[in-house]
Amino acid sequence: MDIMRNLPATNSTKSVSITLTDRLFDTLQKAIVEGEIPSGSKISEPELARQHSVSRGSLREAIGRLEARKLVERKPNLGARVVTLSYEQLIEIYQVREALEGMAARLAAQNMSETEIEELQALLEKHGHEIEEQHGQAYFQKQGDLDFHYRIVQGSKNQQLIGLLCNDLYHLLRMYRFQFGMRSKRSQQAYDEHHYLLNAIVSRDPEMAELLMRQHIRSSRRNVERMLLEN
Amino acid sequence: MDIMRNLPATNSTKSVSITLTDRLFDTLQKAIVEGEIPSGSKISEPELARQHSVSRGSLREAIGRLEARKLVERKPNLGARVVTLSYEQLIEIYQVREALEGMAARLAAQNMSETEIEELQALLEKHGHEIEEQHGQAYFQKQGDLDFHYRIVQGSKNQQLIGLLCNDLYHLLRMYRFQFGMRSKRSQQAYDEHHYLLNAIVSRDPEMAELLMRQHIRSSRRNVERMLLEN
DNA sequence: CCTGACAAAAGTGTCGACACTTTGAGGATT
DNA sequence: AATCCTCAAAGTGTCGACACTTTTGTCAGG
Repeated sequence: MDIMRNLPATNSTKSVSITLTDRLFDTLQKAIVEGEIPSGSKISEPELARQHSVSRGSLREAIGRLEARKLVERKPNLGARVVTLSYEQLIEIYQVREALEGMAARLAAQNMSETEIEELQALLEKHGHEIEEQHGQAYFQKQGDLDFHYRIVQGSKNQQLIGLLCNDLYHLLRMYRFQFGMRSKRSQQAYDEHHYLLNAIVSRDPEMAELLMRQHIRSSRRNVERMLLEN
Repeated sequence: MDIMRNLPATNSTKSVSITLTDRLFDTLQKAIVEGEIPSGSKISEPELARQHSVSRGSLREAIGRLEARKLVERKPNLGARVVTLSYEQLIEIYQVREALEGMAARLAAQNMSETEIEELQALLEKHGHEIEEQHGQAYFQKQGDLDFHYRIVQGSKNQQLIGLLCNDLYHLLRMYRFQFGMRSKRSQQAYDEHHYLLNAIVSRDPEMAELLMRQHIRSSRRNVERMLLEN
């Protein structure tokens, strides 16, 4: 119902987390995504617990959830480490996104309400202006792009799909964007692709929507591949 | 590497779980999937802890993981309940499967080794014999079908994809099969479809493999839809 | 100098107890 | 009889302590 309340940027699990473990989880997730806790580093439970003034028990529950989101890896009796990012894993994520968001676009073309579509059109138009003004200030790739995709996923109305993309994959992807410094000069092209896709949704053409979304993500992936191979 | 060690039927997280929480998690997951703990029922931590002779702390960690797999739902201060199954959710799961396994088939056509393909052929042939002998004894839909799909997912070599399908979705799906009593007389048709799909993989035709997998899952979904609408 | 045994230190796994929240039964008021 | 209040009972959230495992650092023997 209140899709608008779920801000894409501030995607904390609850708007205001009640339990200590919840807040701790949000804090740690942010710290990991933004690289404050370096990727690949070991996590010492006693130390982290002291730093955040919580008991080890609560910390452990938080770490458990981070593990479920694949932000940390745990081995019995050996402790937890923040995941190490790799080129290969990033490609894998794009492949999964292509499949899932393609389906999301298909369903969105069927299930989005007229008002949702209008809002999405307004959002896209706003992006267009920002690109003109700021001349592709990397804002687009980083936040605007996620915004747009987020809405389409929500528009699919498929809770399973929404959960997988917005909980499991979204944060991993953001982590890569943060730490691999992925800004692109592809703003204009991405914007155009979003436009084509939106047209397909307006026309209620599921087949075309899926096709265009998959092409869009593939082309975004190729962009990342090129960028990373330059290093 | 040791794909063969990961038996589809006995999909415990580790071959032998070391920690108490791990074993408890496996036990509870099995109990929930097979309906021993009824779907929709409330979970009392003290009671369950006593039943399994564990402390509440360990139990809570196990429940946390079950929540991550969407087998239980938790609300702060109100406790946890086993998920309630619904027709709508089942459809959603099939849509996600169509997307993910379609991609898996595509990747499997590219990445499966020759020996893996041969093993898969042997497996399928065995299924064929079983169908002839037992005259579609519901065995196929329930285990053989999962077996086949499991191998293809593994064959994609995409760890993200494997994780999502074999950890997050697989168990939910098994739960539906158990509790909705989903046996079908579609064994022969499913077997045929598996055959076509395998041919595409043998020919290393990713496009065709994805197409056939998606058709296969769609038709399986329609079968379920028909079956449930009879009630 | 290197290697391997052994003990101390640090870290993880598990537990029982306490504090706070919700539930529910019983009684007082209208 | 119905509604609201109160307070005990049950349940969840959080904590600190103990047991067991892994790591570290030291020393003896080669």
